[in-house]
Amino acid sequence: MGMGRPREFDAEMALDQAMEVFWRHGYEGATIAQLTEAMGINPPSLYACFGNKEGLLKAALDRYTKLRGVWMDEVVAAPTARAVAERMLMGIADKQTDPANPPGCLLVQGGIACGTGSENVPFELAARRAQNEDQLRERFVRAKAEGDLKPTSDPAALARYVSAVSVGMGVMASSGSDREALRQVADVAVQAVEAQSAEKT
Amino acid sequence: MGMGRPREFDAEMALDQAMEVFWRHGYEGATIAQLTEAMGINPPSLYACFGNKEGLLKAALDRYTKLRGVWMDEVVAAPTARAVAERMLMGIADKQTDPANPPGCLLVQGGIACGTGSENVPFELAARRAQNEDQLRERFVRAKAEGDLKPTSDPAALARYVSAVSVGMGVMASSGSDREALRQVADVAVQAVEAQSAEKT
DNA sequence: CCACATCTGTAGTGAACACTACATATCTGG
DNA sequence: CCAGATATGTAGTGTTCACTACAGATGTGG
Repeated sequence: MGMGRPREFDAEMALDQAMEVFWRHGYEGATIAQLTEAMGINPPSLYACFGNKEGLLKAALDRYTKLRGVWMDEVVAAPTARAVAERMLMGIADKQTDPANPPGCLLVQGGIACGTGSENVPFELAARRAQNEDQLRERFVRAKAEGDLKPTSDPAALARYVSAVSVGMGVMASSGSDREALRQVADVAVQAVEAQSAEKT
Repeated sequence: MGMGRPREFDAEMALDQAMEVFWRHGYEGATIAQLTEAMGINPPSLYACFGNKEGLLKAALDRYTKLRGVWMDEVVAAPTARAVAERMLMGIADKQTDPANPPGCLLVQGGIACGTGSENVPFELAARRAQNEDQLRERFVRAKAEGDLKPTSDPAALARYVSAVSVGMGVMASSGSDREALRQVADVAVQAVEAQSAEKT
């Protein structure tokens, strides 16, 4: 029994192109025609490889969060809660205005509200954003245990806050705010984390 | 010459229903069938009154921002920059989790990314969000002039920051965060504004 | 070289979409 | 009561959508 004709395209490179289309137009705004053209394949190849449009989105999200996860590891490796917040928010200011990518964040652009039949998409995106928030929360829990954050501070609230600011910056970026504007937001936002930090001794 | 048959529905009540559909499903996710059913009218009445789907959205946005404008006036009437931020963000925490409305903010849920033919929608929403930001900035400029904010503070950056947090909270609300979670975010966020406030004398 | 398995390109499928033609109904002004 | 004007309900219009049937191409194992 043979193994069949081999695939003629690179799945990861195709995913990168699909990711950009979803990023720019959102899940519902992206059409199969746009996706296949960007990926350089025909619809049957797409469906054979990813199942359907939502499967392609999930694969693109997997790839996105995998790349992003590497960076998040660097973020939480910062020495203090304040440094974590600064590294995260300043990094986001830069990443979300990087001309190499569409503006904003795929986890927001992908779809905040969707129509009937795609109700699952916003949940999917929210779940991935929640993963980042969890990682931040764990880091802030540690910061509190280490005495880096005040004993009265709430690590979960801080993580939610940083996550919320990140999302807000993503929307700003996608609607035309430039890097400098985002950095100013990040700069102000970090001060709230600083206010929760223990005094320097 | 006669004046023609009078309209049988109330345009504002119909708009309220349309607003809720856009709010819940976004511009692209909302269908004319859903809109007409919610509004209690048939498609020809919709098109005669609002032109097309995008015209209906703009009319709904006008109504939304008009209602919201009343509240924003109360927000900027708070005595200090810190109080403005607190009233705004705490109010948003409550409004965006009010079960009387869909969760989140129409200016975000309406559409952050859209497909070909609706590229104008995200711009339209961004422009309305910018109006709020302008109002905040003017208020913070005044706060700085009054010595309420530090001489080193940047009112424009502060306004952008509060606006960004508001948007982030809207996304959180639409993805299931409850009122308490949003209030915690607001509470942390206010501390950044406080850090820019002059010392109490 | 053959049986089999998988991929690829062409060319569609039915369904859902935004939008509208048209006949009818209901008003005002004369 | 009639003419003109505008609204309404029915029943569609063409287009675009996600998705697929099918035939041919290209590989592997025997």
